[in-house]
Amino acid sequence: VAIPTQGELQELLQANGVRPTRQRLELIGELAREPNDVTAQTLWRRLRDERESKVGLATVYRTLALLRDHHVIDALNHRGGELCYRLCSDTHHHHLVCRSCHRVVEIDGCDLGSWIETLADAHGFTDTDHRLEVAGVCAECRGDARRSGP
Amino acid sequence: VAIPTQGELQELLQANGVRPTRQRLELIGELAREPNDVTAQTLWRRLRDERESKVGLATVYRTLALLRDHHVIDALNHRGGELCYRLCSDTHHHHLVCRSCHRVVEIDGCDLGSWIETLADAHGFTDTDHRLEVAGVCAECRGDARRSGP
DNA sequence: CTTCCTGCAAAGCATTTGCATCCAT
DNA sequence: ATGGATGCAAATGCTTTGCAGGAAG
Repeated sequence: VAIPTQGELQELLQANGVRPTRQRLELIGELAREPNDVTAQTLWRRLRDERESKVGLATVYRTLALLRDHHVIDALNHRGGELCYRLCSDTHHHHLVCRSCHRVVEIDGCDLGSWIETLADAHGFTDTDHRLEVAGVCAECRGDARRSGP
Repeated sequence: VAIPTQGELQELLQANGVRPTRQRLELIGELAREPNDVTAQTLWRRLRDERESKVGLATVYRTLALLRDHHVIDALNHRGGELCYRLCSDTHHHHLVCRSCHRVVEIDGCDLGSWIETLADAHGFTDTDHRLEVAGVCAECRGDARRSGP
């Protein structure tokens, strides 16, 4: 849960061939501060309201798309019609998302590869790629009534 | 791959407490004719252009949402920002989708339940629900060059 | 310098909604 | 008859784009 320093973020961008501008650093810095996933709109509002950043909404969209293409961030699709973004570890993994507060837990150690490969093969599919999304309600959102009550 | 008769479709709607209007029957009939998944827009265009139906676009959206809520059809999310709909079997299953032509193969026999349950439990999540989407390229879209050449 | 980036406002798209009218029961 | 369904058009909300000015290498 270590939040990267400004310098580390700058290196991250440069390592991926992305020019480290002021706006991009602000944006990825805000993403790094968020353990869960955020929409472009929310991120923009946060930058303006909480960080006094003057970044434009269009830039937020452009930057998120750019970082996604460079595999620096992940785009999740668990809301309909609104993408969520998240700074992710670079190994293959899935997500456990709370339906209520959108808290995200990373699920590592995915075993599906070989099963899917076999399956795809049986139907003539190649170049497969899979995505598992698990939704649920986290303890906090459930109110945890069975332990402490409201 | 048996296409249901008009009568069967009508029963399907009534069995789910959905009033069988002309528009709804036309719509679900068109869905039944499509082995893969379709967007609301495509479905509407098809109804107008190929079936000379006078159904309104809003009605298509309203009907698809209604049928989805009644679990008569499934909504897939594999494009970003545009939902795809499909008449589905009523047991739990997943989909193998071709990235190029959107052909869909149903994957039955999902074993993930217990693994996910354990995992969710470990993180305090309940009421879980999961969705696996496998994307790939089908034999036909690959051109099948290694067998018959173009 | 030259190329790429940003801001703003306008445009684009899929989807939803308000409301008068129409149809199934 | 009567409540739900439909059609049309206007409204929403997220995302993209055009273009003139600005910053990075």
